[in-house]
Order: sequence, then C-alpha cells, then structure tokens
Amino acid sequence: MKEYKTHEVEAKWQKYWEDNKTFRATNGGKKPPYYILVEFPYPSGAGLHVGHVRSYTAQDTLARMKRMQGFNVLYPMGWDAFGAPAEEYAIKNHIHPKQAVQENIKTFKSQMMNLGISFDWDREFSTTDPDYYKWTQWQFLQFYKHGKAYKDTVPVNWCPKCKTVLSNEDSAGGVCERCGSVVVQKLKSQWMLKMSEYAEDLLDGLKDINFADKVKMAQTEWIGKSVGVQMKVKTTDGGEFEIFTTCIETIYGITFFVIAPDGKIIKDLMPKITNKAEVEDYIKLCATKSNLERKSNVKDKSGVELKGIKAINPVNGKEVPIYAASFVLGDYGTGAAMAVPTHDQRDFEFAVEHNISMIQVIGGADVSEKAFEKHSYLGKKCRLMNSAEFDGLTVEQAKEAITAKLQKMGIAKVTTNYRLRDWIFSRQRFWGEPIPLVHCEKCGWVPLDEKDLPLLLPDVAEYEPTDTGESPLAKITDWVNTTCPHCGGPAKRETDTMPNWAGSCWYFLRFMDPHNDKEFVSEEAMKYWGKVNWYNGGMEHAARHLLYARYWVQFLYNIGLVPYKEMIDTRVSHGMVLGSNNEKMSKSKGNVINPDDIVNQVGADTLRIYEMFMGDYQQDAPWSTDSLKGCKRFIDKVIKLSNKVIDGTSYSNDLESLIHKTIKKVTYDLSHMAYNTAVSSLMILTNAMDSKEQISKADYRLLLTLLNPLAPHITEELNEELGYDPICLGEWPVCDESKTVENTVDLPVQVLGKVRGTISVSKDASQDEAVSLACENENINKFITGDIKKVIYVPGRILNIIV
RNA sequence: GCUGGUGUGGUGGAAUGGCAGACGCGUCGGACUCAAAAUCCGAUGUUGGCAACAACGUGUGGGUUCAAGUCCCACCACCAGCACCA
Repeated sequence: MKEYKTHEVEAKWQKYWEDNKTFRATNGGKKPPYYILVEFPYPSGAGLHVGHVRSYTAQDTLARMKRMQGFNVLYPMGWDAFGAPAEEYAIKNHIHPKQAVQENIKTFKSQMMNLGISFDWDREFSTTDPDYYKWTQWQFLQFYKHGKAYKDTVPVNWCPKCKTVLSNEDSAGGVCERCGSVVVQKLKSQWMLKMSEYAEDLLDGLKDINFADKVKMAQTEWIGKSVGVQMKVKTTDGGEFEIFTTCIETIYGITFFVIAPDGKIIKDLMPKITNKAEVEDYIKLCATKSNLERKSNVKDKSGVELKGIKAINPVNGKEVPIYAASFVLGDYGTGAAMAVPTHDQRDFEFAVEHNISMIQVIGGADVSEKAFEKHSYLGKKCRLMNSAEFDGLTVEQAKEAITAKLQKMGIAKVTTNYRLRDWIFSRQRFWGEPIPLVHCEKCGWVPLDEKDLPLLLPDVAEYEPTDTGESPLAKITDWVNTTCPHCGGPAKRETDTMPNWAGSCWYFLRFMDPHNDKEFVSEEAMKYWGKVNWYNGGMEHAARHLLYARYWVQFLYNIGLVPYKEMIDTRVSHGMVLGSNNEKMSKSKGNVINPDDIVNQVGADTLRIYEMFMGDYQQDAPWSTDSLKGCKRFIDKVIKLSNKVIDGTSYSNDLESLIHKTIKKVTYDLSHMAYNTAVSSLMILTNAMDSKEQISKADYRLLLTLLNPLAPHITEELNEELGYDPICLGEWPVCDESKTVENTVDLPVQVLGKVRGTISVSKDASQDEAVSLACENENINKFITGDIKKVIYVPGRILNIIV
C-alpha cells in the first residue's frame, strides 16, 4: 500500500493552487457570481486561533462546493490592522506598528495557506495600506460634506487606561471594551457621525436581510425604539417643560414629575425655585458620580424636590411636586418624565424613598406587588379606574383616547425616541486613519482637497497615548502646522484618528475591486457582485461592526454611491471553540490549542474535518483531542479504500442508492451550515464502501469529490492517483432523486402507537398488503388482541394498527 | 426585570409530528503481539431476562394526536443581548 506523507501532500496541493491561481475570482464572465465573506481578522501577535479555523473552513467548504457547482466565487481575505493591540505591541517593543502589523500578517497568511483555505490572494489588502485608507478618508469627507460628520463638545466615555474616548458601543455597560476599565464621563470636543438620524432606517432595513435572529435582536435592542407621547406640562409660576412617556394611559396616576439633573430643563426652572443651593449641590453631586455606580445593580433613587414651584397635571389641574433625580437621563427623550408610582417600578421605588403618595389608575393589577411592572397589565384585560371619563376603558383604548384628548388640547404629540446615539468617531491614539481636516482660524474646519488624499500617518518617536487627552500626533508640530486649503493661511491638522471600526465599514466593497486607484470601488464591480451572499462572523460584532457597516452603507446609498441600501444579504455566526474544560480559551487558563500544532501532528485535512464535525456550527463546542483522533481515523479509512478500487465507470449496484442519498445530504448540508451531519453522512458512505470487497473507480471518485471541500488535499492526491483531472476543476455531482428511493423498505409497525416489530415491504405496498404482512409477524400479532378498529398507514414510513 | 436561545446516554452531538440516541469519542470484551502502540472484530441508554422480548426513558408538570424530543399551556435551570431609556 502506498504511503501518503501528509505534509508533503498538503504542501504539494497548496503550491498547485497558488501557482495556478486556482481560486482567483474575475469580475465578469458567464458564470453566476457568488460572494462569500468571512470577517477579516485583526492580525494579532498571538497568531491564528482554532476559532478562526472553524469559520474559515466552513466558508471555504461552501466556496469550494459553489465553484464546482459552476459559480464564480469571490472568497477574499484581508487584514483589519489598525487599532490598539498593534499599537501596544509597538510601544512595548519600540518598533513601528506598521512593522509589527507586517510581521503578524506574514504569520497569519502562512497559517491560512497551511490550512488550504481557498482565498483569492490577489485581492488581499490591509486597512492600514495608504491605498486603502485613502478611500476610508475620502468616504469620511463625504460624510462631512453631506453634513453627517460634525465636531461637538459633549460628555463622552473616556477610558483612563487606554487614554482615549470610546463610542457608546465600545463602552457598553460602562466599561472599556478593550481593557475592562470603568469609563469616566469627560466633556470633550469630538468628531461625531450622525448615526442616530438613521435609527429608523437601520431598524427598517433588518426586515429585508437574512441576519441570524439573535443578531437582529441585538441590533433592535441597541437601537431601542419606543413610541410614546411628548407632552407640555405647565408649572405654577407660569413656566412649562416637556415630558416624554410611553404610558400616557396612566396620566391620572401622576403624583410627581422628575427631571434630569444634567439636562436643560433644570436650568430653565432654576431661577424660580426657593432651595437653589440644595438643588445646585445635588447637580454637582450627580456630575461627579462615577460610572461605577451607574454600572452597579444598586439603583440610585436619590433626588431632591424643587421647592417653590409645582407642576400642573394637564388633565385634572392637580398640582404635584417636581424632583430632580439622577435616574432621569438628560440625553433621552426630553430629559423629564411623569411619575406614576403605582404602575412603574422606578417611580414606585422613588416614591417610597421620598414618601410620595400614590394613586392606582389601572384595575386588575395588584398594586402592592407587581402592578408597577410596566408590562404586567398590558394586553391583559385590565381597565382604567380613578381616571375620570376614561374609567372602564382597556389600557389600549385609554392610550388612544387620552392621546387624542391631549392632542385636541394642543399640548401633546405622538413621538418616537431611540436609544441609539450618534457615533463618537474620534480616538486619541496614534494607530488609526488620520482625520483629513484642518482647522483654520479664519475658515474654521476645512476638509483636505480630495486629490491630496491619503493624508499619511507621520512617523513619530513616541506612540504612547498622552495624559492630556490629545493624540500623540499632536506632538509632531511640523505635521500639525499646515496651511488652510481654503485661504492658504496658517492652520492646524486634526490630530485625533478614526476608530478601528472605520476600515471594516466598507472592506467588503473594496474586495470587489481592490486595485482601483480612481474610485473606492467601481459601480460596475458593485453591480456585478451585488450583495455579499454569505457573511460569517462572531456574535461580538452584532451591535457594533454590523451596525456601523450598515449605517455606512446606507449613507453611501443615500448619496448614490452604492447600488443597494443593504450590501450584506445573509449573516451567520459561528459558535466558539472552547477549551477542553468547556471554558473560553485563554492563556491564563492554559487551555489554548494552537492550530499550527494540530496541523503538524495530524495535518490540515484532519483539523478541518474535525472542526466541521465537532458539533452544530452555530453553537459553542469544546475542543476534544480524542474526537480529533476519530477524524484522523476517518481520513485513514478513506485512504485505505484505494486498495479496494477496481475499474468501473458506474456506481456499484448495492451502493447506488446510498451514493445518491449522500450526494443529496452533503449538498444540502454544506449550504445550510450543517457541516457536522455532512461529515457524518460521508463517514456512513465510507463505512459502507469499507464493508465491501471491492468498489468501482466511480464509487471512489464520487466519495473523494464529496469530501473534497472538507478535506481538499488528500482527496486531490488520491484522485490524481486514479488518473483523473483535479477535483477542484471538475463538477459537483448531482443527485438522481429516483435512485435515492429503495424498492423494499423496513417498515416499522406499531400497535396502539408502540413499535412491535418491522416488516419488509415494497415501497408502494398497499395498506391491506402491509396489514396482512404485519399480522403474520408473531410479535406484532401478539399485541393485536381485538378487532382492528383503525389503521394509519404512511407508505414507506409507518404502519399503526389500532385495536 | 425585558428580549432571544438552549436543555437528549459516560461524552461531542443526530433525528420534514412517524423505529429516540445516527455519526464520532470513550468504556468493556476479543483478535494480532514476547509486550505495548497502531489496527481489526464484537458489545455498549437504564432496569429485568440465558434469550426472544418487555417495562421505563429527550429539564419538570399538564394538554393536543393513532403517534410528541419535535406542536400548545404553565413552570424550572443555564447561556446570551439589553437594562434607571420614562
């Protein structure tokens, strides 16, 4: 028997694919285009993770099958290389981040090649290439020119450790996404993108795209739409303020109002109140409160009453107190709310704390316990009480009727609020795209001339972030000092850089036309490839990268630069590869598996098969070296089958049906992310072939072809031994449906719903035939104790006899 | 708390409402070997039985159905996202 040296075989075919550019995609041609994308990695110093292997292999398997099915497949790879890790590595080792990135890319690329992933390397780029970030800057200028980028001084999330501002998305939960530090609020002038303006479009767009439900859900939650009523409330001194509520039906239950201590309303009311000093102290106290408290589960119910004035409930003229309370946010809604302690948890807690009265206005809900849980009465047949002419209405009816009344009074309108805020787009770090604007004393902010792009990142001596809140670029005075493109006078460059999400907002477009030096991507290329058909990535990007990228694309669409409002059609997420102890792999836990080691031990084909077989692709799965061994045995078994091959151009009779079933199953599974069952069905076919004395060349070639997308090296080698042309250049087998059906089936027979035996019948035997056969079976007959009352017969599936 | 998801042998996991546990791992027994590894053969949900078989069995409790892991209702546990958003 011939010996196959795994590493030689794998190297041989990797070289063949590289030399022949087998997987190069061309723009155009007769074949239908198909765009498969996997998130491009951040090339960290740690090298490729076994988790990367899982998703790259999955997409690779799909890509290889699709090519054989006659598609022009685009499966590209590049590098998302701006950002903090490269910079930190550079600071530590005193080398330029550019150099660190180059080294890491080299490692990543060779690891990917060793796995035999069929990327089109002719389209490779890094977001840090000036040829690429030139167009990132260009697109930023489009945002600016269309009024979607603005600089504003707002309270922002500041990470004291990373010494940079973070977006809301990057500091979700009040901690820095990167280092876990508790972020502090800082007032800073920042570049912002008007993402909140797109809240409704981003929500709406979800309807037409095939994103995994949990991704859609995460985005929906993050956008946080709520429809309610905005209403004017008069104060006893003749002033007024506005509140926002989603529960207008509880208006008769208002016993106080609350306003944000950091908002605008409190400033307007200030002159009229009698306890100014006390209120001012409270405002100061709230301003210094750290996010630690906001993060903790102990909800702060502090507040202080604004003395000397009262608010007037517009429906009944009742005068109620106004409180400044930290639980009201200045930047949501109007920064003020009505409080109904009987029907809102927070209002309830606040009322208890401050000894405020309560009025129940919705019956059927138990006030003492759960009534205040906002949704506890919705949808249930609770009716209003203590609400004047609205008594007896259901919640839904009351919502409508009360809104109508307030609208008629001219003091309210229906409005929608979103949680989504604008995207804070500045970072005080060195390793990012420079923002291509200069500040001129005369002209203000002026964009660079588009022909002067890219604005290159200068070389600096120090990459360290500063304590002053300025980027390290600010220290390079001869770079900062420039002339105004508008008036030619002295000007200073913006020294903040873009967030590392910027480059990934449009990389999938660039892959369509990566070498274009005239445009960011040609219209022709975008029209040819259309949307990304199949995009795979991690769940951690659900509410960030995917949201940013969708926003970016929607903006480009609105200014006529891309053909579709959504450029990603289907988004799927892989589960994590956990350590063998079922915990997330980490150095500190000592459970990290390095893919290089596995490739060295058992080869790339085995690793690929194993990672596809380990479990449901979308679920997490723990690493198991034992199971890996099983996959190695499987490959060895396939190799050994070559000894049983005899000439023959058709499938063996007794394998034919199974072969067609396997073609059907593998084809279906590989395009539905059911990789584990695809491998399983190939194992079944292999076992069936193994149990025979001989198999035909056609049988064997078929097995190798179906297995090729999963284990591309060894299958090509064995196929070449048979004397055929490479599998990857050939066609994907087609299932003959008529041959998947066997003429005789083992039919399970139930008596009273319990299986009592099986009978062997022709696939389209009549019910009478089946029943009489069943009665001949001793064990079945034993249970037919009375008259047959009813028979359920599903040909080929089940026979159930009711006695 | 809200919104999703998940729950199946010793283990990873399979099952368009139709024989639960495919396939793999592990374990046990056997073959080969001086021995081990590798490989091959057999057994392997639990309980009873020499066996043929039977009873029980998919987080818990109900229900629909000739038939439920799968559908419906109520609950429990775990995971994820959001969370003082009015």
